[in-house]
Amino acid sequence: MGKKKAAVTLHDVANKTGVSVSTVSRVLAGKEYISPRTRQKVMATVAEMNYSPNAMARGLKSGQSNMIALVIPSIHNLMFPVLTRGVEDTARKNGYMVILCNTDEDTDAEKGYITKLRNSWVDGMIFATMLPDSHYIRELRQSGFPVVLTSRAYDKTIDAVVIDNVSASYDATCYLIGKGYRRIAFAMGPDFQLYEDRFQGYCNALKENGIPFDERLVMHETDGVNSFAGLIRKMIEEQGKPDAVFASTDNRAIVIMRTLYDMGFRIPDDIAVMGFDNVDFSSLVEPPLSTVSQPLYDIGATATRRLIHQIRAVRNTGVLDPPVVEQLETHLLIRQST
Amino acid sequence: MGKKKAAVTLHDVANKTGVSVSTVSRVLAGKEYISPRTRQKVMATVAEMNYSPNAMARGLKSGQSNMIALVIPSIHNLMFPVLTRGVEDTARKNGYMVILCNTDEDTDAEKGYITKLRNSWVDGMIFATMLPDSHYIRELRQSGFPVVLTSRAYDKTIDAVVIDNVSASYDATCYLIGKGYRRIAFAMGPDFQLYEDRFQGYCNALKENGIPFDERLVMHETDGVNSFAGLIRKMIEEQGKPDAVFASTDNRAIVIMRTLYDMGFRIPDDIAVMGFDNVDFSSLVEPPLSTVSQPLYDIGATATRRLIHQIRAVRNTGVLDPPVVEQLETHLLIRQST
DNA sequence: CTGTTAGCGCATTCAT
DNA sequence: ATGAATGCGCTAACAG
Repeated sequence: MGKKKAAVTLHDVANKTGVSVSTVSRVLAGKEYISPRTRQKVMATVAEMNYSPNAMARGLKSGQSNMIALVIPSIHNLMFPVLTRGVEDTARKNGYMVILCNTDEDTDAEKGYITKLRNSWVDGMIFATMLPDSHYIRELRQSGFPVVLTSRAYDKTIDAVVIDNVSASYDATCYLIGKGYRRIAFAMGPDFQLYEDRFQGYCNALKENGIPFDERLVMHETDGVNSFAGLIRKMIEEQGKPDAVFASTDNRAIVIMRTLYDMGFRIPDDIAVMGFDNVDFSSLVEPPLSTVSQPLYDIGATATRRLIHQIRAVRNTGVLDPPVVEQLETHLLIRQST
Repeated sequence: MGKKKAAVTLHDVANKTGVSVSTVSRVLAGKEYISPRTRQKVMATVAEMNYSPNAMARGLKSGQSNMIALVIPSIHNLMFPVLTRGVEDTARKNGYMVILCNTDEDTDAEKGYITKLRNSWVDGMIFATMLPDSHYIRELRQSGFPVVLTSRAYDKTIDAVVIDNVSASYDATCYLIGKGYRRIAFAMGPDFQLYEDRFQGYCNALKENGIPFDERLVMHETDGVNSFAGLIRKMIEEQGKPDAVFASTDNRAIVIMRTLYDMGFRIPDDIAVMGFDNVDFSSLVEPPLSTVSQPLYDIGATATRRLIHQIRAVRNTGVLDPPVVEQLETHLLIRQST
């Protein structure tokens, strides 16, 4: 069989310069106690031979890869491109690269990534998935591996960056009620804590304002976001039109808006619509969507900073710092759909 | 200083089982000539100790990392989440992981990734950026490193997966003309070949249909997508309204649609709008956007397959296969904005 | 200031 | 069928 063209190594550079490998290594590491002349000569050959260090050898030696993994449901979901930029920008600024892992919210896929990556491809992992409690993630953390969660906080035993879904959702619902809407439908997501919380906030607001909760006004996603096209249609046919719809994500809100539009309703005149997330596109739809703005980029950036902090803690002290759950602020963004 | 908790190594497993490291290595590699009993014992300790191989040691030894890099302008641009899934799914199916690199179309950033990654973090790279000819990428390829381009083909000396922008754009413009639109504005992008091609197709269609080209009907992006809000406004104030607008990307089309809407125009009754790309959201805006559909997922998947093919070629024969430029089909997707 | 050496964890060749 | 020994490319400890 053939073999790959051998890359130039430290050894080659040393030979050519007429010094030892360790000298070259020192020069490259910017160590002191190197004579200017030697340094200069080495730098010259390095440039001449176009040498660049073998990262895997370096990693094997140092036990660090300077890579982190970002585990998300799917980059296809509009929440994540923004969060991902927050992660990547922060990582790069600190000398880390990021490996992207799409799980489609599949527990086995998540587990697969963990077992594959923990053993030294990556120095730490960020989980932005919404899966319920995962044994593997706890175990990772317990074994001293840096892990940061977003979108879920477990029980504060793991570092996390979150928002207060219950109160954000409560505020949004109160706003709708304040505008005079009474029959407020809710578009529920799959069975994740995240959506339970948003639903809870909605219920709390209803109760505090003396509005009876009506189970028939909550739509449960059956088969992906698009199922809401059918759900809202069915609800209106059976229950009559609601005054407003509060969707647990912008994606759901937008699908609902389109359907409402197709059915001939005007927004917000006939029915108001409120979203959650403030995904990029929410300002571009017609009418621009009122929503709960979540600092997606910042969540990514904060999670990454925390992760890198923990990576350094492990390197320096041998153990992880105690976990911290950081809560970031959301705010109600009123545009024209309410 | 402290030290990281040592991971369990082949050595540990060997010791505990009472065999040599090479035996353990063989068992794990599924080699033959191992007594069933030994195999069994080894497997037991592996499971018991929760051993997993150190990827960097393995990589150092084998010269392969089983990672590839995907270089894109920004995951934030709606073209790329879909393309990225195509890449990631295909990569994973073949045992590769992907490192995501956002360059914001900055040549230095691109160069930085190249120098950092080529030396053995990744086995190959996909460039989905639109930057003009890059010396570094050619050099990569020439040095025998697997590279695949999308969105640009250079001169067929590098593997690429592309679409025919000129003719796709030509077809779209002809469609508009066929519908009776005469004053067709064009929303031009930055100075990349890609947009030149789309512009060329637009010009060709005009000429073939005997419609004089009017420079004042082409808008040039000044400062990001949002600049088209001002540009379309200004154009209409100065030149009167066009019959239709053909935007070089969906993003631009959508910003323009919003502005038109705000100005009180109805789409497509007053002004038709045509996009390019068929980004996810184009079906969700109001009215759903007519556009040139580009097989984004497939572009990513095809590029990845080709890249992996080349990686294997290098491993087996020592050299890259001759470059292939694959052209994928686009089609006109007529929705309600025209 | 610089060279020699050992060893990171693994796969593999050579013995046995 | 299995063990011992070597080396992938690099860094760091130890000698000068």
